[in-house]
Amino acid sequence: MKSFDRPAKIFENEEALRDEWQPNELLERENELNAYHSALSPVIRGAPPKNIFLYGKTGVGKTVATELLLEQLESDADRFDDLDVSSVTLQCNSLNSSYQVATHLVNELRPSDRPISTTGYPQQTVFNFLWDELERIGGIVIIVLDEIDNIGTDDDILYELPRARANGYVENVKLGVVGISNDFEFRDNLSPKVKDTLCDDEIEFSPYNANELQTILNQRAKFAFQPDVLTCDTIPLCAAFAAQDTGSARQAIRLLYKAGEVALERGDERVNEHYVREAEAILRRKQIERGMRNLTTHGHVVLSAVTIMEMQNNTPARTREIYPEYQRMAKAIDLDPLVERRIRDHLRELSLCSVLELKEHNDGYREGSYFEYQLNTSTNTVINVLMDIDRLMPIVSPIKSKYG
DNA sequence: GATCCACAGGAAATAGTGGCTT
DNA sequence: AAGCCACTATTTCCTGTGGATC
Repeated sequence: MKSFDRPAKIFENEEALRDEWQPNELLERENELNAYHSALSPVIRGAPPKNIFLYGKTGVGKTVATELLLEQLESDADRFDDLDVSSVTLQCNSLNSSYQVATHLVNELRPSDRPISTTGYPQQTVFNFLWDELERIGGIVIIVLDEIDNIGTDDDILYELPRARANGYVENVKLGVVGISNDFEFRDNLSPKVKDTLCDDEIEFSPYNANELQTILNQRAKFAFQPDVLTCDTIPLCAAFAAQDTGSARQAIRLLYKAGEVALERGDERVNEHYVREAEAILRRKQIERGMRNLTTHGHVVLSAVTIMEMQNNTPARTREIYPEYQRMAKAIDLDPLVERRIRDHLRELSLCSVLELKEHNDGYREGSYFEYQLNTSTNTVINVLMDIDRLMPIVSPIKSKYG
């Protein structure tokens, strides 16, 4: 067993690079913070809060801005006896209906020893639970729905919440909704009645550019690294990678963190640009591997089919070429093959999580546009991941022994 | 120029699962 | 246990597209 050594000192306080680290100020977002601040300010006067809609990609400061401002607001409100302000935040990450948002909100508000089940009740019952809980809290309650775009077009909850008081469902509580969305189009797809009520104030968070990312990274690096550990091109390169890809501060910070770890592993005392490039490749591969592991069985079989076609140099391949290969493999492991339409969806999902690379063609022979798929990583990486899945053994191990 | 082909993907229907109330 | 309720994954049916074909 390798011992836990303590070689070169690189990190001073690496916690500052973790996702859960909460900075006590938000850099490069003055305009957004000002707008947000004034949208919340009616609350301190005891007025019903406005409904606020934030949108922008992940990692551009929406959630941090909300945490900082609400913390400030609640502590400022404490100074006034006639003000009773509280807030609830719900991550709507994997909640794709109003019903689920409602049940999870109820559970967020209830004492944790008597949660309700997230299925089984009629929708109206769940809403009634929700009104009861909110009424119990009273005062002004700000409800933050993070990543609310996951609920798609089922937006009942966004209609009911802002109107609960007007409709007489609650009396003693004033509700404000803060909706946070990663998806710019989400707002357009809301039903008109929701758009009216929910979108009093809209604040857009744009992606960070490379300069802004550098400012942010510099500030984190001051806490995180020993002095003079970073070479002068390290932070600019991290910033450039992240700015090019998503403009996300989270991505930039993860990259910097990883680069530090790679340097540490090599026993180097400085973090230079080579480690950044290496870290970038590692993170990209990790993301793809994660995508591959989180598939359903059918997804795995589709991936296996593309893999074997790639090894036979038959890629890029289109759906109709992949489908027979998929059918053959599914039967080989005693799985009822799905219809072709469904395979289209699976292939689409695989390219969305960057496991497959997709090429669009508009120059088709006797047809309109169509797609071709191929692997986005080396066949070895894919096979290694697929080998870990027991069910796939009968189809993957022959591939491995034949070509590996 | 109308019609056809083969594809992508939307929409609605269906199957199967599991929790709820009565 | 019966009758609801909602969810996920899937199937079935259908529309739109853009070049090829007649």
